[in-house]
Amino acid sequence: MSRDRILTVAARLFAAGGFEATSMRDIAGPSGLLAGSIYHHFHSKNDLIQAVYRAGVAEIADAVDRALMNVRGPWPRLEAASAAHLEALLADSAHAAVMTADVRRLEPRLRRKLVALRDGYERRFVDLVANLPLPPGTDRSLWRLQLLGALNWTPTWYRPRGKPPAAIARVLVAALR
Amino acid sequence: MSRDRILTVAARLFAAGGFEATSMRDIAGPSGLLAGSIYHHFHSKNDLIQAVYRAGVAEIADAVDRALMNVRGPWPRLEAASAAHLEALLADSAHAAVMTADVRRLEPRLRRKLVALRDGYERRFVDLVANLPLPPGTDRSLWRLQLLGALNWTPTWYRPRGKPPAAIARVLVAALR
DNA sequence: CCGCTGACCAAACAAGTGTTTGGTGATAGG
DNA sequence: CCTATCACCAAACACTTGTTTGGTCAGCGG
Repeated sequence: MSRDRILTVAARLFAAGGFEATSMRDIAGPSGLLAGSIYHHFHSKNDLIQAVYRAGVAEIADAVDRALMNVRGPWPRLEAASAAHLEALLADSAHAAVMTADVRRLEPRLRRKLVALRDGYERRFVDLVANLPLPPGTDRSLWRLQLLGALNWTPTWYRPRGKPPAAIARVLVAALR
Repeated sequence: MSRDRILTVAARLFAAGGFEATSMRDIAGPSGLLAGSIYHHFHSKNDLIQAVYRAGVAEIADAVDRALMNVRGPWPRLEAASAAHLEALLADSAHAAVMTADVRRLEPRLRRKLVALRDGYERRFVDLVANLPLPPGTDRSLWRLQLLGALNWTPTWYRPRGKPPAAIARVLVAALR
């Protein structure tokens, strides 16, 4: 289905260039369509953005949930989740990469929906961090933001030549241990 | 001088919305000008982007260098540099915030210049991390990317209500120690 | 074979983009 | 006072933006 192609192409372009900088024609070309034809599948650009973001969150959430099955112990669980998170983010034709796009300039209604989606996903990490045996007095919220920040910043510098994503994730978690 | 106003306004808008999503008219309005008048001070939008970025790098580099004067010991020095880095990034009307804007969609010639500017600045952190007594076998490059990633991601979630930037930076460094 | 539906194209819309052009008024030097 | 320079405006330039409209064409149920 070409609806899926639109979603995939849009995810990659949104992640690479941001929402506003990516035009409907930019998306239509590699999808094998003209710009107007996208409106057969989505009401508007905002609607497309929301669909892409929803697909991205679903994809990364599924990956993390699958990775967590049958893993016991707070630290191994956080490691597994981080590895899955990073693999989903850095995979080439993934929808999940859209989650690193900047959301601040979007219309408030849309932005709130996307933030809610992302927060729903990140609640997994809230729970994982809550179960960690950290020194008393640790600001667990800041601790989680630190980990997710380091993970989400990787697309800026990651090159497929180096360490594989899962290994990177494991090092990042280990450094905080 | 209104050239400075343009630089400051552009820095804030570029940081908040990215380069392509910010129009010359967006910048001109709050600067008290019309769009065409910007061209009395800068040849082109790309020229303006470069000037803003250069000012941002200079500002944050100065802040870090000042913070490092008279601080001894590898860990205190890294803490001082990180605190200065984060304060410069999160200060409201700062040029430095532009460094968190995405650079990937810009014309290659311009992008290379900006990346070179940023790399020149970040060499400070390469040196600071090189002097750290870390466990043998530590990937210091990845270690630095982890710290800078966590720091540079803060604009996504920072709200002026909470911990002050310097305190945040200190916690982030301490967690990696 | 008819008619219908879904998927798509071609072309246009108003609005917004970066940039250029020519002109205006204030200010300062000779 | 004249002239030059600076900083800027007003309007237009060609082009791109998201979106709409009307039509075309393949495939398919009856």
